Amino acid sequence: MNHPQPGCPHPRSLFHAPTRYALQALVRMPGDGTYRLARNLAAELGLPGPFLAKILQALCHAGLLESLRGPTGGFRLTRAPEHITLREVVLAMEGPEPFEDCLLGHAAVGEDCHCPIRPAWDVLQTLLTRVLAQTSLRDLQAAQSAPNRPEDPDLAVAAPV
Amino acid sequence: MNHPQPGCPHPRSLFHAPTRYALQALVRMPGDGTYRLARNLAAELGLPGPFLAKILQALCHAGLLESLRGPTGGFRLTRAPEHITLREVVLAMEGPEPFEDCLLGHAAVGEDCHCPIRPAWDVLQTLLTRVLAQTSLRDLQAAQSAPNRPEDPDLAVAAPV
DNA sequence: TGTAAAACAGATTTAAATATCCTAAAATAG
DNA sequence: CTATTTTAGGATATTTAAATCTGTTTTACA
Repeated sequence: MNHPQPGCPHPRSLFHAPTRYALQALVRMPGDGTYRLARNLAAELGLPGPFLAKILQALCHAGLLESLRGPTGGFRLTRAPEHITLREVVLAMEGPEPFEDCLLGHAAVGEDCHCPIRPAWDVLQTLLTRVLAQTSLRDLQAAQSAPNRPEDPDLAVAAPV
Repeated sequence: MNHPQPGCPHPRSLFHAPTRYALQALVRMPGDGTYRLARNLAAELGLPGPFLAKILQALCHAGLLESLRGPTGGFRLTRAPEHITLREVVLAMEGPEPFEDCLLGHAAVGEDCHCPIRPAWDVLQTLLTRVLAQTSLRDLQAAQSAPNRPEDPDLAVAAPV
């Protein structure tokens, strides 16, 4: 048996569930000025409708979506998908501090800890942030149609294990 | 307001709470053959005693600790701290798949997804795993006494932002 | 022996994340 | 202007992780 009594069943995602849903929803938003229905989108994603609606609302408040009520209404992007980065989406959903400063829980956010993996963690956070900032919704959309994997040159340097 | 209605308050740690507690506890285990009390250790960490006891039990099952009951009893390391890596601890507490394969939730564990940040995420996972495998409990202990930060040469390559 | 101190193991409780429901407000179409 | 369709937003329910509690077993020592 590998799992201890106190919890720890599933592998943990780096982001909260609503953040992942937000990304999946935004990728499927029309690029033209058309409005899309929350209910419609929820069905495609296999998500509970009213729950997705909440997330779309949050994205409206963050300025990434705009909404229209009534018939012919729905949600649409405020900008073209190539001008919305994953970083913006994550910031909107997770807040300005997406992850803990110390992997081991040594220090609160903003504080300083001195464990030896701290500098490595800082570097990883920086790399991840950069990748998120360099990837747009358009890139995600393109990847869905053509399943190729363009390797990131920045990261290729460190790749050989 | 940045936080959406459906959840998302705190910055999320990459590991579950019990995993972080396990690391904090192991670092404070005596290196000689002495047994240490769970209650005692819990007090030092500011953790609920019986909860920490569960975690120590799990570490016993994983073979990282051994226990002795009765008076003069407690817990001790099965190996010298320089021969226990953080990776072993994380595997023991989180299971063989510490994090999701796809950051955006596109694919289940083991499956394949094609989003453009996938290769970057794979690289980051590899780097993190390597750092955890290269860092021992002894390193953590040393860092606590002498708060210096020896930069990891592997990661320094990718550092300049 | 018998008593006290400790880990052990299961059940239970609390809190947080996730998901659902329900009524109101806005916009369109007839 | 009324009925219908949609988002808005608060309240509530469900699920999962985190923490606590209760009693049992083992060990040392008097």
